[in-house]
Amino acid sequence: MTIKDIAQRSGYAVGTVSRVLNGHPDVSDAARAKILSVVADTGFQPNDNARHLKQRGGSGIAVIVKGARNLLFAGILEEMQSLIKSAGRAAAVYYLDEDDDEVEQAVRVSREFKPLGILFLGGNQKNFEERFKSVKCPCVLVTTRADTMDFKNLSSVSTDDAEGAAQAIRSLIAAGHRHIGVIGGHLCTDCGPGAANTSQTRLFGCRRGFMEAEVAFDETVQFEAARFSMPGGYEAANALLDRCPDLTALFAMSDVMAIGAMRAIHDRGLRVPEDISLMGYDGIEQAGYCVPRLSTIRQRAPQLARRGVEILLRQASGGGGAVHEIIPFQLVPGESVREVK
Amino acid sequence: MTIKDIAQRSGYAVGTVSRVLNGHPDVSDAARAKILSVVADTGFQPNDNARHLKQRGGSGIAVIVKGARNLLFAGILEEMQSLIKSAGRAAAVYYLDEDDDEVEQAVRVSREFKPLGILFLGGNQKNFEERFKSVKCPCVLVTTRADTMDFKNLSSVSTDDAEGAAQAIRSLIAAGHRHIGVIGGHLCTDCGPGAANTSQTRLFGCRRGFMEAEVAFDETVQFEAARFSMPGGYEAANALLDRCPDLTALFAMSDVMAIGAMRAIHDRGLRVPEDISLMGYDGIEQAGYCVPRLSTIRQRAPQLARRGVEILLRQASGGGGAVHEIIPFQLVPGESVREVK
DNA sequence: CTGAAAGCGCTTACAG
DNA sequence: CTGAAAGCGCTTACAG
Repeated sequence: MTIKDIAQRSGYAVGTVSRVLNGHPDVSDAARAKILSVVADTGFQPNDNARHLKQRGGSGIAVIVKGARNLLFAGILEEMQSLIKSAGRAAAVYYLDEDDDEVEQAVRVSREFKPLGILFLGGNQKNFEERFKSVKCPCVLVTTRADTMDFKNLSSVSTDDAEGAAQAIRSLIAAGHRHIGVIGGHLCTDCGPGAANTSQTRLFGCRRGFMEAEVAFDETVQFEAARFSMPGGYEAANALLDRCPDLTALFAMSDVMAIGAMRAIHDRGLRVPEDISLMGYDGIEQAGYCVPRLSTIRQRAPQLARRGVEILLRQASGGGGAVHEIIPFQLVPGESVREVK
Repeated sequence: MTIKDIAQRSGYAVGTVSRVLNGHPDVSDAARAKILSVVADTGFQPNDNARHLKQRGGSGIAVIVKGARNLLFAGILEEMQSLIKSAGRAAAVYYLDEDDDEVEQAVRVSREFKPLGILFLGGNQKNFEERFKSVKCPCVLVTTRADTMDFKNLSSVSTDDAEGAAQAIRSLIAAGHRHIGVIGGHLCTDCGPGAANTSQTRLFGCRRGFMEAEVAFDETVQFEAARFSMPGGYEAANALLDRCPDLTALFAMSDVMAIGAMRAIHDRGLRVPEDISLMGYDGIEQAGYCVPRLSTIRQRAPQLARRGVEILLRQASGGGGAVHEIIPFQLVPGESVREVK
């Protein structure tokens, strides 16, 4: 079943069928009605390969998600999909592994899907710097800043990660903690100072929090790098607690790591928060279902999604240069932090 | 940059370039070397739209995943991807919403991606019955049985859901529980007896467990339907506990629901397992990180993945009719069930 | 408003 | 082993 069959059965030419299918205005009502009825009868669906092969500017929005298991991204994506839909556009979602190159994917997608614009959920500055110049459609990087890169078609919507981490540390210090361990992602050692990754930015914020309060923070022993996963958090917490038995609080740079850390603390015969206080980052749904409920720095998924889509849509309809927005985070108190002394 | 450019720069015709790109054997070493070097120099990537438009039988494996947030599927998928890769094949993953039609997607995918075969992670019998006849390549449905449908190109690898649920109930009864609540998915009311969905099958198993042990189970009050999510489990647990204050144990048909239930129990001022014992289903990673660790019926993701891929690959190389395998589940004792009296 | 035709970038018989 | 050519199923100027 192809467009040719529809043409035959409806008595119109393939060109006219194509126009109807794509909602072009210059078609008579009679033709439209007839063709649409044949399409409905046959259940015809156009072949997207053929469509994209020839089509110049598409009308869909591509969303490139770095990490299918990233729960923060899953929450943002859900919002985005409904927003894109209610804007009358189609969304095509591409999931990548965390260490795949999202910009390479974007190049491929712009060539083959020809989207109106691309939303990135997560991204690595280095990839953008190396390859982004060949993608020409408007793009928005969500959850990661892009203001230092200065591409005119790359906007960003993100949270102030440094300040979020600083707040996490401040809140633990305000609760009386003086010996705090930090669990983060692996740092990107070969990046220049501008091309910091998320973990580095948050670690930078931690330092600021400690320094302002004049609380000691010896990174070589109080910081542990791990993967952004439950096992990662589990092992990192154990390493920190082995190394520094006097810690009374842990800050994990993601809720998922914090959940792993929580289990590690219990497995050592300690309790959260009675013995060790714990603070996460992200504010995923799951944080609210932990026992005890996890205190965390929430990135506001709905706002990140909404502004991301709005900015992209505006740029796509010719709306000026790149913009870089910061969405305020939210410190969500749970049950995992205890006031000491 | 197209195949034409590569032809020009290499001095060969486009047909030859195409043959090299697709690994056909009937090409001289000289031609292959020259063309490959030009491809490497230019970083050329063929356009998949054009490729799939013309290609007859593709060589990739499509995986259709029902529910991007389903953690059991995420685990199975990861395994599958590495198995497919090490079999020298490319995997194309398509994520669907839980209530999207996976068979409609399969029809589209076979038309446009032309895979060697399709793996389904999750699926609804009704969809298969209505539309599967138009997909012609070998397929394997994973985690759901397909033996009652009798398509010659549809195999299945699954867990005995009825028996798994029965075991969950038996183990709670063996621990001394006599008043047990069950949290399941919504039942498919308009399905025939053959076209049972997962929740119905597991509920059937629950009944068997109760009946064998001659323990009362009044479904109208001891069963509560919910979405397969943490909030779903949370609300269902509250409803059950409101209705039947004498319950001493809860069985949730998924770990995610069980985690929601765990939080609900705590919010009522009760403890797991001291006041209420809790049993989940699936055996996702997360179950092992709960506090207390969740007792659960584990579906063996690695085996489901491995057999699914093996069967598909065998069928794809002409290996006989459909097969239907059952992978044994595993009762994983955690810390969420207590022996009573 | 509609049709006939070119062409998107590939693959694949068909010759040689 | 290689080339020239047809064609996959659409979209899109170009005429009319």
